[in-house]
Amino acid sequence: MNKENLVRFLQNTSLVSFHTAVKIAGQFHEKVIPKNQLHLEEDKICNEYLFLEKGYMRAFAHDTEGSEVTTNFCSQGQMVFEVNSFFNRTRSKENIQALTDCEGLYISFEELNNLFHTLPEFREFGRAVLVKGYADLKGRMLYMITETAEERYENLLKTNPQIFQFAPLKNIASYLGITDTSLSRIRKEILKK
Amino acid sequence: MNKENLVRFLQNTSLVSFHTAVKIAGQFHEKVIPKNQLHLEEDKICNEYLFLEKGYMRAFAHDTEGSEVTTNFCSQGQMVFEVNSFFNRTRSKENIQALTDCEGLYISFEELNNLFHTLPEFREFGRAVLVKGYADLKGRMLYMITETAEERYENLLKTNPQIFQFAPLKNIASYLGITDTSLSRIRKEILKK
DNA sequence: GCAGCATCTTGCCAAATGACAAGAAATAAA
DNA sequence: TTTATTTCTTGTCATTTGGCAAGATGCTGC
Repeated sequence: MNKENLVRFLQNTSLVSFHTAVKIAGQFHEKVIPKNQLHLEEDKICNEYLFLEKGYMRAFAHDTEGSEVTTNFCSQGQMVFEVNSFFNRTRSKENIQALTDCEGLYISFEELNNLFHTLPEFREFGRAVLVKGYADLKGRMLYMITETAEERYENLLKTNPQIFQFAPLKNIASYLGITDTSLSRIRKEILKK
Repeated sequence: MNKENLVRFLQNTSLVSFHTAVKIAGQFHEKVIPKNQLHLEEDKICNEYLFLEKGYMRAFAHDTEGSEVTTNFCSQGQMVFEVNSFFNRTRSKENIQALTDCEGLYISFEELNNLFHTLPEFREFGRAVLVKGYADLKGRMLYMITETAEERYENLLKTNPQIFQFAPLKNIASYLGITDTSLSRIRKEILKK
């Protein structure tokens, strides 16, 4: 594995020049995460700003009764980290788990700050990552409020079909805010059409 | 109106020294927003990074059928702006409206970037604002998925009681992801206890 | 292969919520 | 004040969703 994909990803934001992208990528370390392994464990401080090069992951938290709720799915070509824990150095309330064998490139909080300090272009990139994460979440929130479970399901199927190959339906159900039973019924209804 | 509150707010983050806080606040412009007026209008580019000094506001979007959905309530002492529109210079999908007569202090995107460029402490502050916004939204999303409408209502009542003085119940209902009819019934149920 | 476990579906019933419409109450406007 | 408008509540009924339990299917490890 080399760092071409990360360089390309940095460049594609139009915020980082090729030269700088190479310099940034040079600071990242390789990491392999086998299927089912936790990349980030609840109650620990997230210290890896990870570019997911290959594979799929999910983030999940526990609700007040202790059951798992999948809060996010991560696909290859995305930055994967727990924003709050990473930047505020607080214990994560979430776990991040590999749904498939994964490969990625990461830097620590300290390394990221050094890069932020010396490379304004990387700062811009970092901001863009945060803003995109925020915008995605906001879009999902609006969707959650205004659309039915069936519409949310069909939308996910359309926008993120790969996930259905790798994540069990109960993960997808909790991500959509319903039980696996309801999801099963919704799938049945859709088949009828 | 002077800028004491903003200086205090900047300092309270523990990211900005008093001296720098004064320097930063000096760049902000005063703004008054009468009750019901839009501070940000849909389809325009948000260009005001606003510290809300007095009053209460709400953000709202339109769903696919065109009905209003309240996406956020803003209280005095918070930064108020539409993250995606402001940082990406894109048309806002949201409106921000004064629920009461409001007073605030703002800078433009260009002014903010100049400050970011010259004052690392303000960059840290800016990052913290983004991270907090993200964390809040994530908490609400989890709450939305795992708690019942009644629990969400009672939680809002506990954590943000002032809003009930200023926002009509239909705004609160859509914020909670239910209809005003359902909210009315939930309130009735709670009275019985 | 076989046992054991997780996943997915289905049936039954209760509870929560929505859609629609009408009426009461509060607020704003004339 | 009177009128008009918005807000809030209530009633009726249909739909969605959940809780629970049982069965079917599929995967994993021995």
